[in-house]
Amino acid sequence: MDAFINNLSVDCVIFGFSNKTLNVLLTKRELKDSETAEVVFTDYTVQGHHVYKGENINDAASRVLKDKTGFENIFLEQFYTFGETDRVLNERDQLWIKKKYPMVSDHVISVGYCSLVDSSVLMPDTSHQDTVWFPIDELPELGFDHAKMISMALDFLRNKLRHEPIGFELLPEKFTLSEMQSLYEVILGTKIDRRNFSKKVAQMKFVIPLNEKQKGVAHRAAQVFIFSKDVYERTKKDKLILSY
Amino acid sequence: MDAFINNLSVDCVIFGFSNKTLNVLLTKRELKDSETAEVVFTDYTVQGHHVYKGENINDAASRVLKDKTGFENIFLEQFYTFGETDRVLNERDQLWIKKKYPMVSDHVISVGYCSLVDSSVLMPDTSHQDTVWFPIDELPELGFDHAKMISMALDFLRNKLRHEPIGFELLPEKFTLSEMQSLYEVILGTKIDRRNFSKKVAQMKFVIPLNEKQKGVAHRAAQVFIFSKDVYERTKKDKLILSY
DNA sequence: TTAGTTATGTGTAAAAAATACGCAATGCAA
DNA sequence: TTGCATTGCGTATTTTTTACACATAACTAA
Repeated sequence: MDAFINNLSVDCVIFGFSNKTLNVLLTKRELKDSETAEVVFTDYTVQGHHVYKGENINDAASRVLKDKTGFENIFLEQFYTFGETDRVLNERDQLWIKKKYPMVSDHVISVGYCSLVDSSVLMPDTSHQDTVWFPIDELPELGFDHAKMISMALDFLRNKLRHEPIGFELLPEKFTLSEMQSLYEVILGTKIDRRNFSKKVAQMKFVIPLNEKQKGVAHRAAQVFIFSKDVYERTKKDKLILSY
Repeated sequence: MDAFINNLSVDCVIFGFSNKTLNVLLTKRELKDSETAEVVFTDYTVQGHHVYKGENINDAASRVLKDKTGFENIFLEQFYTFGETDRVLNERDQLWIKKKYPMVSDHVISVGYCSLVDSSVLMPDTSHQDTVWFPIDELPELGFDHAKMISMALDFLRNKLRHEPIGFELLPEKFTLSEMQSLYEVILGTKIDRRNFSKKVAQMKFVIPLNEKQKGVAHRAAQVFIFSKDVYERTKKDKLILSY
């Protein structure tokens, strides 16, 4: 085992989207008594790991993402660094750390990352049975300061979506306007008029209609679109917005 | 001296505004040869310090701010964490560290903070003779990765200003519309029409006109305003913005 | 075959916001 | 008292946002 830095970790809040709900990928944390094998507690955490010596923190985040989901080169951005002195000091977290990671420091700084994947895609690596998608509004009990972490990641995502076309990482490669609209509604927490949304998207040059229709639905088939990051990069420009 | 964590520091990019220019507070770094006393190199860095054991990182940033400027309880926000493995490895930085801080790690993680002060106010603590304001577009040679750090802090500031009324931390308590407009222009990097800006500000309930005029100017005296954070907090509300 | 159901595609009108200017008023200075 | 620089107020035009109507396509069930 490589040596890791005992006071520095990365945590990835991984968002997914399927069936009109926004999900977070969590890992079960179950502490059993060494002697009786009785379950002391069960809760969940986001995907995290300590940073190895000589490892860039961004690389550490990529590593965690790959280990837990198999995905590489997808949306992954730092959103906040958590450095409260008491963030791993509550009872359960201490029990957990002392048993599983006795060498880590009592003051762990965690760099929080936000990642986006299409959660309708099965996870390539099925060895992680305790890794589960939870809808964002039905989260289980969470360890460490991860409830706050997820909440801040969601704020980050929401703000980002208002200004950059990042949501497409959460959609399948080919998607319909309705799917895109559902995603925007669930992230931004608003209802959007379907017809106005359609016009808005028509202005986005980087959302490209295909000569192809939706299949297997019990109603009129919708047109499918793809997102082009290239077109976005080429056409984006700044604007003066002062919105309060 | 308290023990500090040898691989963790905070860096504060402190912005000021005066005479229609945006400034950054930098500290001179001058390394002299131990024997000949000859100057090996001179450059500048932003305000930083290692985090002490048992210290919250946000508190460490407040401490740095207070030490270097005397200010407390002013705008101070985390904007990015720098964790490249090579960020303190260039020749000059290594010379500096080996001489001044031989105990620090070769892989230092720095949490970057952005702070805003009214730089027309003299610095209360005058013991820091090597601490100087530089206009943002006339920066000197910078140590570590601080050029990138300042650039990212400015981006952060620019984005933030588009959506939140943070600029007022950079203005005197009482200010005119022109001063406010200059500030917005210099941060956002755009020219704004004076009359339209005036109408925009009139909609901001938290920019409150006083029954008072500017004094000592060689032209028509302008009305003075104050910013009320309270009013802002009470009146702010979210909007759906999709601007690409 | 046909009526029913559901979601899609297109359009138009009104309201709100952003933009582009014109011009008079103020206060000091020459 | 005239000129200069800047402030304060106003209006017309364009662009963007918002609200809402109706016909169409594709499948399902009778």
